[in-house]
Amino acid sequence: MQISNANLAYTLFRLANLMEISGEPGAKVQAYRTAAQQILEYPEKLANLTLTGRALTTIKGVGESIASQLQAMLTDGHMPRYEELKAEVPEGLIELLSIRGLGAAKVRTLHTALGIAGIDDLREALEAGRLREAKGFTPRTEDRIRRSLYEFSAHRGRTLRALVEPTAMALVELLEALPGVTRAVPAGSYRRGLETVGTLDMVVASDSREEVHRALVAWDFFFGWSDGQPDTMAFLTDSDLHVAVHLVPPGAFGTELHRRTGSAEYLAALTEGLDVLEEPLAESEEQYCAALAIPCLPPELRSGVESLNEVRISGMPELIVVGDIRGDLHMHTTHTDGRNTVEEMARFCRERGLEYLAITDHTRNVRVAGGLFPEEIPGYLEAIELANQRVPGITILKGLEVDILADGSMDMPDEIMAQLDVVIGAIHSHFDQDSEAVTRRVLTAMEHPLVQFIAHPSGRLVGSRSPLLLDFDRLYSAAERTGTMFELNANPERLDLHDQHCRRARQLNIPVVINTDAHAVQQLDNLGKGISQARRGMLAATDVLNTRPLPAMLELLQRKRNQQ
DNA sequence: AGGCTTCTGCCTAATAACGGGACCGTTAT
Repeated sequence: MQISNANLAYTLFRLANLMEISGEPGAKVQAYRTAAQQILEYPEKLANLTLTGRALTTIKGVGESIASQLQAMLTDGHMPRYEELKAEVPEGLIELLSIRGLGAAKVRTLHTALGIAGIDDLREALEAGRLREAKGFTPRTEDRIRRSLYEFSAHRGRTLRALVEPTAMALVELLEALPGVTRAVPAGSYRRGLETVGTLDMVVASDSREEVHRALVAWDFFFGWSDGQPDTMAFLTDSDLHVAVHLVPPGAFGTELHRRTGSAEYLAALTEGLDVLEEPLAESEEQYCAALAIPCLPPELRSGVESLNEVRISGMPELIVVGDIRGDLHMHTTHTDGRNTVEEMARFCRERGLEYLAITDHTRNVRVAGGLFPEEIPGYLEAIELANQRVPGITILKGLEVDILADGSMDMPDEIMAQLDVVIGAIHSHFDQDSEAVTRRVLTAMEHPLVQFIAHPSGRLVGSRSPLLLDFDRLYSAAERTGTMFELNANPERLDLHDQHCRRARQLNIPVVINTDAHAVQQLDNLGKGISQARRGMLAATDVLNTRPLPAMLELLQRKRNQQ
């Protein structure tokens, strides 16, 4: 079996974490992360590279030292430096790095001063109020950590759904290619489109257990059976993902798929009061639901009971699909922290069949991103104009993602914002404001006549950064009054608006804008992730701004300005 | 540690907020 690039890359990422904790210089750690990222994106298998006699150092970011670690792993499956440090560094310390407010230095302090060696220790110390005993930790630091810990715990041990997707697709392909397999479909929280997945459940229709078993063991990404119980067909992939394959005879596929899609809470509510002593065996979900005379909701609506009640009252919704989107109104280019030019972004969008896109680079407040200063805007707009002429067949709109500063003012003069087609307001700093301050901050931006929608409104990052303490009821009122809209950001780490806020927006008739926030052409394909989230939020195509043709979309976008 | 050039030595995403001790390290965006 050949080691995959992903496996090599993730080992380097893990090694970088270990090095950081053990106090290696930041630049060195960074070098390992850069190399890992390059390998992740490398078009060819590294294993092939060495087989054909080419040096690993031809990869950007890989020098002698990292190449020798990689070579060792390719040869005998182990990376010496990694194994070494892994034995030295307490395992739990790595997990602590993903808590916001804790870097390597602070983690070391916690370990030496308070004996904290993992998340559970951290939680205990926090609850006992002991954290402030360590140097560099104040009640304020505690607050920060407490909030981050809360978000972390909600997704602990789970993987971003977007990272599971390639594995899920590959498994479907692998299994459906087997002569004895008629269907292979991912179920569970993956199918329900949740932000993160714990175990990837696969429902497979086949009478040949032996065949499936053999195929899994021979699979490139197979690492080993979990729990030493091959009968459950539960295994680990080489990137540490838990997979459970549920094998059923084709005649019971629908029944099993429905059951394994869940959620438990949904299934309980669905069959409540029903006499289901014996489950009907059905080939498809539709047949299964029909046999029991129960509604067959789209999987994205099966995570709770809320949608079930709504569907029972107002009927089955027609949820949005990817093909409904006609334009992407939030993306970055080489003018700030994007990796591709305006023209490249536009060509890619055109290939994907979009009718329009907006280039919306950062403003100066976002320093790391090289945010634009007002005096740079004329050149920026010219570049967009030029690209617009050079890429026929799609319309490129001029926009900016303007920072909402701490006091609610916008990070760009009105005269400049007035020249744009798309003005997005977004928060990238001062995430720790109290509820009143941050709510008023966003309200102020929404009241601004030139701000058309708010990007990633809650500011949460899945599993690491808690949402801003926003009072959404007040934001909805402002949206209704001013015509300001909310974005559903399709970046897999954001997925923000959250589902419950999508529902509310829909009820109040506030259009949602679904955008990728792409920083590279490949990320333009993230639209689907946003759509999954929108479907969980029960949005139909008509609830979304950018499903409209350009003129209708622009009209809604301009509504605020015309009101002035 | 790697990349680039100066082929030995310098820079690595720029800057603000915070906390401890009055300038500097840590962390985040």
